[in-house]
Amino acid sequence: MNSEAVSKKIYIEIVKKIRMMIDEDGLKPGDKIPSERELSERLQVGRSSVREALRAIELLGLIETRRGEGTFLRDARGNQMVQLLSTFILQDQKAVKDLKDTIQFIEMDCLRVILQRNNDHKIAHYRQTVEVLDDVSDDEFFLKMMELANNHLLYRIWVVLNDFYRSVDLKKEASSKPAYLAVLDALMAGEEKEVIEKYKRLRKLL
Amino acid sequence: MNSEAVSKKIYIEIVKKIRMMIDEDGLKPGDKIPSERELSERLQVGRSSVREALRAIELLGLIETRRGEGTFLRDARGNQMVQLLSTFILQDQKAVKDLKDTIQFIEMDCLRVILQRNNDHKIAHYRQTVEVLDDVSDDEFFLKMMELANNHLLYRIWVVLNDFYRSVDLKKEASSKPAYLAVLDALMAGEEKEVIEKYKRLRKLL
DNA sequence: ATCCGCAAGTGGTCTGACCACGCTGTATAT
DNA sequence: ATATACAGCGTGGTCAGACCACTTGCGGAT
Repeated sequence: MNSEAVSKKIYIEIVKKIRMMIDEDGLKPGDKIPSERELSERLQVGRSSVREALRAIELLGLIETRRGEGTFLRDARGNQMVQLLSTFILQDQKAVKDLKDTIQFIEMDCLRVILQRNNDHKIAHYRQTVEVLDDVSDDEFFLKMMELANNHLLYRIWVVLNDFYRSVDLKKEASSKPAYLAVLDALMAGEEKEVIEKYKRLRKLL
Repeated sequence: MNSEAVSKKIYIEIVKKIRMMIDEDGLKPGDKIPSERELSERLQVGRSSVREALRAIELLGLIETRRGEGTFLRDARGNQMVQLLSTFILQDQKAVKDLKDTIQFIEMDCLRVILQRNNDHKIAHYRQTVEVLDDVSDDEFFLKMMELANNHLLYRIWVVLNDFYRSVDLKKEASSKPAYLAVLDALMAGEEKEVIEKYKRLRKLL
């Protein structure tokens, strides 16, 4: 009933139509979508209804609007969503601990997935890259791990949680290069137990 | 720059003020928030700007508005958000597999957390509850596991992903009661390896 | 070639009007 | 005393129109 009521709202219909339009036109992040006035005309709805729809998906981080320029598609990396959700959800200190724990679980899951992927050559290749670095960026390291895992959803969850972690302005400790290399070596050895142990050492959980 | 521009938008400021208002008034899910016209007056902004803000957080699933009745706070279970995000993010069949895999990872993580909690008595208590059931609801079972884990973020991620899974209308297989009981027994035994093995049998991954 | 002004198109905010719905209180009928 | 109907009020929903601020592109002047 309630969800039916919501789905009957014009702004929801507009969001759906915008979505279809993006699909049909094959728009990619960075591309411009039709202007408010054009959407209003095309969809035969009021401009303020169009604006309501656009505001909604802008807050989701799906588009961005720039005065005088237009409305652009963006990666579905909801930094605004993260910020706003944080104020509703993250309301106590315990949640910060949960956040940290959860990020670590996602990271360990990611490593387990990599083990299943059997792509030693890619890991080895990345190891060479890491070896010549002076410092290893923790974010870049795990971004690469997410890529190697090839599970888009884990990647997305990790990005959202990580951005969130950043937004509550908690400084994440960087670890030493040998610790990152140890994780990569364990991945290539293929032993899950070893991988998790090295990860825990990286995160100083042991 | 872009995020600065966004944060300067009136509707974003309105969202923030609504958030603060909810906090200060101690509003809970189900409670009514001030009407559009009242918010417009109180915040000294146009009603359409208020509506833009409300539309945005309604789409996030944080509030719901009912014509003739008002605007109500709801659990931050973004079913609409899930639906809409799905059309932007879940665009291929591989993602469905990722979704399933990720839910399973979250569930295993949850079980690992429970192992750390050392609450055998609660597990035992729940086991008694399960034993007298004819059928075990998979959702209820894992909802209970999430509760026992006491990690609100894992719980939230699981709920969102699970709702999402449901929304793409994939039927999740229910398992037999002995399988659920086996997981609970392994939890009480305290052996992580055993727990994960039983879980995998439950999910028919072995 | 460069600079500047202007026009056009964009988004941002607002006011006001009107409609549809739901709730509540009151009047009326039984 | 009770049930029903209706009016009023407050709510959300949609829209038109006005006006402002910003960006970009183009044409003309230097």
